[in-house]
Amino acid sequence: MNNKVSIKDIARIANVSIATVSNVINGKGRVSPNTVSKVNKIIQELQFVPSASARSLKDMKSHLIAIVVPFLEKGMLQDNPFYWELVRGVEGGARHHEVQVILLGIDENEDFSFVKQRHLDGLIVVGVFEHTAAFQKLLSLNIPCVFLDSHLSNPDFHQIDLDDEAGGYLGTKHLIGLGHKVIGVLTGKLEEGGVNYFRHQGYLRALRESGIPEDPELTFEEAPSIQGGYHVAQRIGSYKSKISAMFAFSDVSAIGLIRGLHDIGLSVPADLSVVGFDDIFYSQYMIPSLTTIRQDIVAKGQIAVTMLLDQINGTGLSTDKRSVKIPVSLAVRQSSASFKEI
Amino acid sequence: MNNKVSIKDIARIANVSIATVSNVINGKGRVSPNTVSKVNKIIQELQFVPSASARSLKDMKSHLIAIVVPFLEKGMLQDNPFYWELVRGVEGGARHHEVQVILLGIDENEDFSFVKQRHLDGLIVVGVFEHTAAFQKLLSLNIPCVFLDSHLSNPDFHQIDLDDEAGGYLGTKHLIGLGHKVIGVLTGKLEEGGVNYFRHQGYLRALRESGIPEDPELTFEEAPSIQGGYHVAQRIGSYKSKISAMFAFSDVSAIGLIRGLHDIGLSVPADLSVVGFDDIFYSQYMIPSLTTIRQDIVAKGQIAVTMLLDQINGTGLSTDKRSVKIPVSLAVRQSSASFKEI
DNA sequence: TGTAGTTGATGTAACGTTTAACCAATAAAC
DNA sequence: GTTTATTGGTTAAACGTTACATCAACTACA
Repeated sequence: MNNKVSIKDIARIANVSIATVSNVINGKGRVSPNTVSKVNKIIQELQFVPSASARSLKDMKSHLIAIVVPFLEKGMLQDNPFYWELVRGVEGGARHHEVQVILLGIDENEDFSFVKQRHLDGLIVVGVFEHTAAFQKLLSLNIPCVFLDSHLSNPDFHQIDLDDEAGGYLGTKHLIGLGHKVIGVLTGKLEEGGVNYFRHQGYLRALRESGIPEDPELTFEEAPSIQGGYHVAQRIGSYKSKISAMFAFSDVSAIGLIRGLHDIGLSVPADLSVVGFDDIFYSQYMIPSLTTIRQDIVAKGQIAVTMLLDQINGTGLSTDKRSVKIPVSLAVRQSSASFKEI
Repeated sequence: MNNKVSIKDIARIANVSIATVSNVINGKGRVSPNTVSKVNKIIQELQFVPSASARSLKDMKSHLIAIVVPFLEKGMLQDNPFYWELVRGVEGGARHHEVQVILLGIDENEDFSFVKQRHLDGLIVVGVFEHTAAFQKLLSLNIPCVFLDSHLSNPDFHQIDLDDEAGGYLGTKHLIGLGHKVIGVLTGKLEEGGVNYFRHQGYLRALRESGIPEDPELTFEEAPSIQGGYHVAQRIGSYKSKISAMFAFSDVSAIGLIRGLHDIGLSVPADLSVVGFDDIFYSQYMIPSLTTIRQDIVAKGQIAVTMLLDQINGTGLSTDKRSVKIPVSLAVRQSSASFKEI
C-alpha cells in the first residue's frame, strides 16, 4: 500500500521529469525554488523514501558499514560486555552520520564475500592481527577499514589502538607500589603483536624497572574470558604462598578470577590483590570494585566511525591522523591493596 | 581490480547469455550439466559475487533484517549486557540463515524510514509496547516483525515473551519462603502491559497468596539501570528496619542495588536479601552470586530470527506458533537468605 | 542584431540482476 | 511423417536511481 512509490510517481504528479526530482532530492543541478518546494511537498505527502538498493546499484556505495568481530567460541560472538560498549559507540557514531551498521562475527576462514556482495562502504575491524589469514583477505578487499586493537606495524593503515604497553606498565607499577613482588599475569593468548603481547611487555618493563626478575611461571595464558579467570584461580591456589597479586588483561577475566579465588577461600584484596583491564561498566559496581586500566570504550567506537567515514568520503585530513593511540589511565579501586606478609 | 566483475563478464567468458549465468547461480531454469559446471568454474576463478543491491532492486528483498532496540538515554543504546546477549543470539541465528543484521537504536519519534529505504525484510523489535507511537508506526510499515518482550494483546502478532508474571511470582515466593515479609520491588517504569507490569503482577499475586498486604511504598519505580539500583539503595537506608528483601526486575539494577547497600553499610544477604531478573552472564560470578529469575537470552535471540525468517519466507507453520511464551526458572544463589530478626 | 552566457528543465543511458516470453533443435508419439 | 513435448538456451524488459548531454527560453552585452 505504501512502499511502491518511486521517483517516477513523484515526477508524474509534480509534472516534472524524474531527473528534476532526483535533483531536488540531492540538491544538485539547477532547479527553481518553486519547483523545489512543489516537489518536496509531494515527497512529504507520499512519504517517499529513495531506494537504497537503486542508489547503491548506481554509485556502488551502500552507506552501510560493518563492525567485524572475530568469534572466540565457534560461531558465537564473545560474551564480553566490552564488545557491547564498543558496538554502542559505533552505533551512536554511525547514527550521527546517517550510515547504518551491520554486525558481523567472523571466524578464521571467513571469505568476506558479503563485503562485495553488499558493496559495504567500509569496515571497523576489531582485534584482527597482522599475520592472520583473515587480515590478508581483508587487505585484498581494498576497501576502507579502521582496525581496532590490532597494532599493525604498517603506518599506512588506519587504526586505533590503546597504549597497551603503558597499560601493562601502569597496572604492574601500581601493584609494585603497593609492595607486591610476586605478581602473576592472566594474559589471554600471547600472540606477538597482539594487545596482550604489548600489555605483557609493559608488565615486564615495570618488573625490570623495579629489579624484580621475571618468572615465566607467573604468566598464565588462559582464555581472557570469565571462565578462563575462574580456572586460573584454581591453579593459583597452589601458588598461594608465592603470588600476592594478579594482573588480569581483561575485566571479565578479573571478575572470574576474583570469584574463583573466593570459591577456594581467598578473598580480594585481603589475600590477593587483583587489577583488571578495560573498565567495563560494572567494574566500579562490583564488590570489591575493580582496580583497572581504564579506557573509554564507547568513545573508541565513536572515533572509529569518524575515522572510517573520513576515509570513505575522502574528507578529513586523514593523512595525519591515520593512527590514533588512545591513552590509558589507572582507576584505583578496592580490589588492590598493600602487600601484607601472611 | 577485483570488484568489478559482473554477471556479464561471466557470460562473455563462458560464451553464454547472462540469463544462463543467472540460472546457474540460482539453480533455476533449464541448463545442461556441462554448462553449469563451466559457468561455475568461471565464477570461482573470477571470485564473482552477485550484487545484493541489484538483486534487491529486482525483487525488493534485501536479505537484511534489523534488530531494533529503544534508547533509554538520549541517542545511546542501553548499557545493559542483556542486549548484548540478545544481539549475540540474533547474530548467530542470522548467520545460519545467510541473512545479515543491522543494529538500530530508536527513540520515541523514530520514523523508520530506513526500513523502506533499505527494503529490510523484517524486524526484530525489542521492548516496544502496544500503545506507543513507535508501535503504531511499526505496524503501518507492513513488514514482518517479531516483537520481543512487548506483551501485545493481539494474538496475530508474532511475539516472544517471557512468562514475566510467573517470574515475578517465583522470585517473590522464593523470598517469602525464606521468611521475608516486607519485600520491596525495584520495578523500572510500570507501564501497563510492559514486562515490568507483569512481573509486578506476579509479585502481587505471591503476596496475596501468602496473605501479605500490599504496601505501595515498597514499589520503587526507579530506572532499571545499574545507577537506578544504586540510588534506590540510598532510599532504602531509611526503611532499613522495615525492608528485609528486595526484588529487582533486572540483574543490572540488582547489581547497582547491592553495591549501593554495601556503600551504606548493609551487606547482602546478611542484612538484606536481593533477587534479580534476567540472569545475565555475570550474575553467577559476582560476590555474592545473584539469585535471579533465569531466562535464556541468547536462545531468545535465536528463536526470534527463526520466527522472523519463517514469516518472511512464508515457510513454517507460522499459524500455530505466532506467540511464543518462554518459561522462566528460579536460580537460587547467594544473594538471598533466610529472614533473621535483627 | 547577433553572440554568449545563464537558468530551468528534459531525455536517456547505465548500474547488475531476474524473469517472462520466445525460439531452435532434438526426442517422443501416433 | 507430421504433430507434440522436452531440452537448452537467448532476448529484452524491468527494478529505481543518478548523471551526462542536450535544449529552449531568457538576459546581457557589444
